[in-house]
Amino acid sequence: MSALSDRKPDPAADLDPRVEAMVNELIGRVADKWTLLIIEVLIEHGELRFTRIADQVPGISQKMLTQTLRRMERDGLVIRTVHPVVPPKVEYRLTDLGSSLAEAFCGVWVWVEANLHRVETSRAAFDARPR
Amino acid sequence: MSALSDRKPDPAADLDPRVEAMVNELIGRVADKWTLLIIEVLIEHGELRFTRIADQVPGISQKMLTQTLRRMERDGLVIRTVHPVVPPKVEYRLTDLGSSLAEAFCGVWVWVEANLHRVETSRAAFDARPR
DNA sequence: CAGCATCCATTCAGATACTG
DNA sequence: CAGTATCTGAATGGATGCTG
Repeated sequence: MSALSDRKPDPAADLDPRVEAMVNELIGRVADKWTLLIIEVLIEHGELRFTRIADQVPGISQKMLTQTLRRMERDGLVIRTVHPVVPPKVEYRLTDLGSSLAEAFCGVWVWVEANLHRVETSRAAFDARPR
Repeated sequence: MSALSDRKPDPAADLDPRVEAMVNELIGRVADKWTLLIIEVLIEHGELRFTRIADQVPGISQKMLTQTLRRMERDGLVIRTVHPVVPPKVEYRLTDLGSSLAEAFCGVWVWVEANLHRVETSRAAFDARPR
């Protein structure tokens, strides 16, 4: 992304560009398919171990689960608790930060549920018309 | 994603799986880096033509701009108006649906601005600790 | 001006195999 | 059980050239 280094006035810069960059990065991360699904199941079940989460999130691969959980941990969205027993037992739960994020996302969730029909209609209309 | 066809009871299915799939798809779409930035500039400027949008969105390539605008049009988020003049003039503006989506997303935006600091701190702590 | 087509590098994600 | 490591095919996105 070479243009990022351009030093234009950036008319849209009504807020700190660093903030904006972070916002976009975070939104991209949070809106990630798996992250969202994981947040969902953690809200519902409170605390879950690795394999349980895998069960609850249908299509996820073990790789993506690990990866996503690590990122979420790094971002402070989940707490990872390792119980020093054998076989290993690791549990995950949302932090307050994670919960608050889920709440913030609620608006989008509601919007989608409310407008899903409209979007589908729009798509059908778009696809139907001659191109 | 083979597991999608699994017919497990899906304990997380407290809502219509079709809705959930759509929610995830839409959120993924909406949270797309470029879509978000484009919504932003359209909110700010009302109606813009192709090249203007390109100017306002620093790093975007012409390909991504076209692609993103098409998807947004298909989803009913923007209206595309072609003025039959030469040289061509095409203008884009948000639909009511698009505006309402932006509003819904506002919560996430606010969350990120409010918690950006926490996330950064968390990351720093995570990265700093011995592995 | 707006946008399509093409090529190419990079990234992503799934499958598979192995380990403390 | 909860990972890590590796390979590979698919998807993404940028750069470039062309056109109504």
